[in-house]
Amino acid sequence: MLDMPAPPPATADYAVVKRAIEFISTHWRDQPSIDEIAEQAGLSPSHFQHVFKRWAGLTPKAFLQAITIERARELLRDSATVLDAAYDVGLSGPSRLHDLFVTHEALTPGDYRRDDLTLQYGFHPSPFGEVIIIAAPRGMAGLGFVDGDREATLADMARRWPRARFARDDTVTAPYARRVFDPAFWRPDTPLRVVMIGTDFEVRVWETLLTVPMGRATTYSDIARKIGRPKAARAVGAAVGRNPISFVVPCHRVLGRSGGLTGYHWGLARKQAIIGWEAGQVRAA
DNA sequence: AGCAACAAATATC
DNA sequence: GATATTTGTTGCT
Repeated sequence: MLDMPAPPPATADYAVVKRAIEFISTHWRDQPSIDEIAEQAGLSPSHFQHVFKRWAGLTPKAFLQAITIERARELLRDSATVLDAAYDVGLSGPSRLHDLFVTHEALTPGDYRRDDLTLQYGFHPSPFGEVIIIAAPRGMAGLGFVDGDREATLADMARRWPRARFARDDTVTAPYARRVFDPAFWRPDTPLRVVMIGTDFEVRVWETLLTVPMGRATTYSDIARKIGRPKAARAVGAAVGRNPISFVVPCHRVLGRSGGLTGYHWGLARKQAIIGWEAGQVRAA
């Protein structure tokens, strides 16, 4: 896959962007200028602008705009109706917002325990740093971000399927990596197959997440209401956090009721990065 | 027991 | 008054 004419992975750009976002999220109070941010990221202002724009599809200023609390509140304003509308539209007909189309099947822990399941995994570049992808026989089962150590990341993922056997094979997972992170592959006629392994409650939460369009957001309590457990917001939070197929199942589009980012298993900076990147993709579409 | 929550109550400026 | 901080409740693993 190294000789494949794929679009530039932008992984190197992400390192710069990540540093910038971390700086911004700790210094937003003193309204840092682009020059200051560029300096923190270790690049000249003009080079920084260029790298950033290439990665995000947005200028740093527009990106900042896209990840403020105010903007988050805007996204949330009619998040409840977003969930309702998504079910009505379904996968038929062109939706206004392009997104990754997905078909899924659910498996309870008991189901997959029956067969001696072997999961294949591989490591690939992405716009948000290196990812690990887990493939089950019937579709994609997991996606996680590598922060530093591949071993630790694999262990983190493997913990979710304690009975499964793991075998590395990057050639199996490479096609998933390509189509997940390249919007050109996001077409309803070639949906991505995913396998969700979890309890009934978890799977219902993850299914609901799949109906939140790119560039939009929802809240833990809205999801709770949507699945008919209006008081289970906290349990929803736990289930969202246990989502094994991050990015594909958009757990990064779940915010606190007041627009706060709350948590992200793979780091809040990365959550912000994905939200901002998606804002850029939506604008491009 | 432990959570990636939330709303209402209370304290603080 | 507007905003922090605390407290009680909540459902699922």
